[in-house]
Amino acid sequence: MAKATANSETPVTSQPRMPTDRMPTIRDIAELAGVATSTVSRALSRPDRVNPRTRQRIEELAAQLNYVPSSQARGLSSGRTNAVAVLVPDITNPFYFDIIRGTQHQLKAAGVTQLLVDTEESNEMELEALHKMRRSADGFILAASRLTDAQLAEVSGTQPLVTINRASASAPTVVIDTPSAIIQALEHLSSLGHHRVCYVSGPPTSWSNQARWKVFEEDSSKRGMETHRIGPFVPKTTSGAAAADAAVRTGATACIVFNDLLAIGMLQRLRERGMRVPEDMSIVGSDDIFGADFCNPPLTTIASPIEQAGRVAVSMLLSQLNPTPGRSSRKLAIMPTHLTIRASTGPAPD
Amino acid sequence: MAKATANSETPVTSQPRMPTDRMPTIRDIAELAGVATSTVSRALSRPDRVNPRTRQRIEELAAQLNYVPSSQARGLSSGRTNAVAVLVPDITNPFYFDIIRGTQHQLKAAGVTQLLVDTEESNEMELEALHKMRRSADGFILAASRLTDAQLAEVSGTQPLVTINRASASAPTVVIDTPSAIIQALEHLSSLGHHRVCYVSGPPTSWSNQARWKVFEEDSSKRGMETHRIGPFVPKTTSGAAAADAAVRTGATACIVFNDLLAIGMLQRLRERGMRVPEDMSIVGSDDIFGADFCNPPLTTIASPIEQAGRVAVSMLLSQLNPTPGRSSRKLAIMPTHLTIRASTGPAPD
DNA sequence: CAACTTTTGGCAACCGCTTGCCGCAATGTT
DNA sequence: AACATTGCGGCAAGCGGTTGCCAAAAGTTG
Repeated sequence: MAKATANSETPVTSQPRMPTDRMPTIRDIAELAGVATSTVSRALSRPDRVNPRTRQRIEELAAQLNYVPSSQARGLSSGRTNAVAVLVPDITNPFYFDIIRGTQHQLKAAGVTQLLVDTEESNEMELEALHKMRRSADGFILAASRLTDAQLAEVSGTQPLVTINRASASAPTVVIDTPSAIIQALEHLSSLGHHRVCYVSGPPTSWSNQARWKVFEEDSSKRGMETHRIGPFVPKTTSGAAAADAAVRTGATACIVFNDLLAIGMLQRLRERGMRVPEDMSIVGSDDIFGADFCNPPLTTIASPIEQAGRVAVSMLLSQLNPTPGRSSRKLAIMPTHLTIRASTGPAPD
Repeated sequence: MAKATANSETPVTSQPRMPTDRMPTIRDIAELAGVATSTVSRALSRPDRVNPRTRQRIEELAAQLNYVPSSQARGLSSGRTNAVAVLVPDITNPFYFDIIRGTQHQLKAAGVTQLLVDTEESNEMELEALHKMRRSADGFILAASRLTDAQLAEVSGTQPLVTINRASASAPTVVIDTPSAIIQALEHLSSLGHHRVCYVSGPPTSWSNQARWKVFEEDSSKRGMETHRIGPFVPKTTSGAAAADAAVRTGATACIVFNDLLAIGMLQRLRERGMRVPEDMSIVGSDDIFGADFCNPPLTTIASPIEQAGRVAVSMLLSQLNPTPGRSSRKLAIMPTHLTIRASTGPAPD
């Protein structure tokens, strides 16, 4: 004769409850609902493959159990991770923060997880991340990639990716059209009477740095201006001092600077040296980052829709990942820019 | 009799090569090495469980095939994801940039993936993220959580988490000790002859806002100062205008502001209104974010080791996830702060 | 009412890796 | 020489889902 009770037994309650220690799985739901796990799976992901009544029952149960599918398990069988990695050269730089903000926003909207990676301006780290994360991300967004053309081509052959501010024949790209705005900036300086201008360059490996210089050189000489170039400088405020000193030395009366960070650093140094901006020297930055409007003096800069660039990059990547049969996805997006004039530019001295 | 050849067959080559279309798995390596998959698995993750020679062979093969383990599969069987989610209320805010930078840094060092989530200052979004990501993260870092005490307690019962700038009895916490620095700031203002001071408050749901106000009120009245409080304001530069106007109206000669963002906004507005800082009004910010040193005038502020707070939070979380038998992990870290005096504070008017 | 089509749900084989358990061989112990 | 240890590697059962294939059930049609 069996003992009537055992403490380990719990009477069946009307409200189904899972063991609190373990996360509910598809199987728990299946048992409770009296169906197979496959049915639960389908009810949850391909709703029309299952009878509305069964489905509802399953959905209720799932909600009751607080069920959350394991993205790991799901990824394992489906082969997708539902995550996108965003690689930036310097997480410290406000410019990239705007990019991150943009990608984050758009990825979230698409229900995709963002994996953020700081490659520390290093070609090697970038490659390594690209390699190591192959399995954990469905695609990559490379902001201002430091990869060589060959590397980029190779990688983009293997895995979906889109670049930001790095033209490439092999991968879809979104570029911020700062170069064209440089013409506007030169026009602006020219109209203020400047004849000696200087380009303050950033990282030599930066594609956009090269692009900007090229346009600068062409257009300034076309205008008959005396053209200088200094650098390269690390694009941080701390390099601004060296840049400012070098700029002064060229005798130029106006500078167009690789980015706002550097420009702001220059502003500080120039003030220290007792030079007035814009009376003695005009400064044009680039990117219109956070801070460009409240530094002293507020910075005239080439305003870029940075955040939007991030969003567009995500769209391009996603449409590459889930191709719509008819439409082929876009390969290039050019984000327009414009000159935002603040107080750091003024008439040329004397 | 079997056909002698079939096109699908490839002669065995001396150099092992995998089908280019599929990612190499542990199984491919096992086959090539003539061992069982379990051996490969062990060779790669528990090196001393396997003969050095076998291990080396496997490692070479792995390198040759460019093998990268699938974190998904690994997580599925091990039950861990090797990822940590970092929840911030506003990815736009430089303060959180610094936190993110800190966590990112430390997580990367530990080989853990960072999942970044913007909860948009919303209690609900925060809860939802916490819920949805239960399965995809091993732990959570909540920066300036907007959760109620009850919610926080409940969540922290279920999953490992550490909060930043949000005291909690239930979860490990790292707080930045801005409140105590408020005393320094008041001392500073007092020594400059200010008698009428105003606290410009931030989000009412922010724990640190409450903490700051409490100290401000106590200490300023202890000093016999006339104490004002305005707000709450959304902690963005754009709210600075309203804050500045309200502050002027109180008749206070100095403000301590919830954060630098708001303070910078106030600086701008005061200038617009023709008020001089610090001659007519002194401003003390909080956090020493990017930009506090180059705004106009440079902001006196309560400097916080924000990035370090992020790093410490990660350490605390990780030691919670991989507990060292002997040592119990720390439950509270208080980050010291200090007053950084720049140009936005000066002697009280007349 | 039989023959046929469409739903609906179950079975079972994965996805790639981990791990408890076991067996075999080599080494160490009396 | 017989026996106990230890080191190394294999077997196989998962982890939590997805999905192709099939069969039962339900709905259609002449």
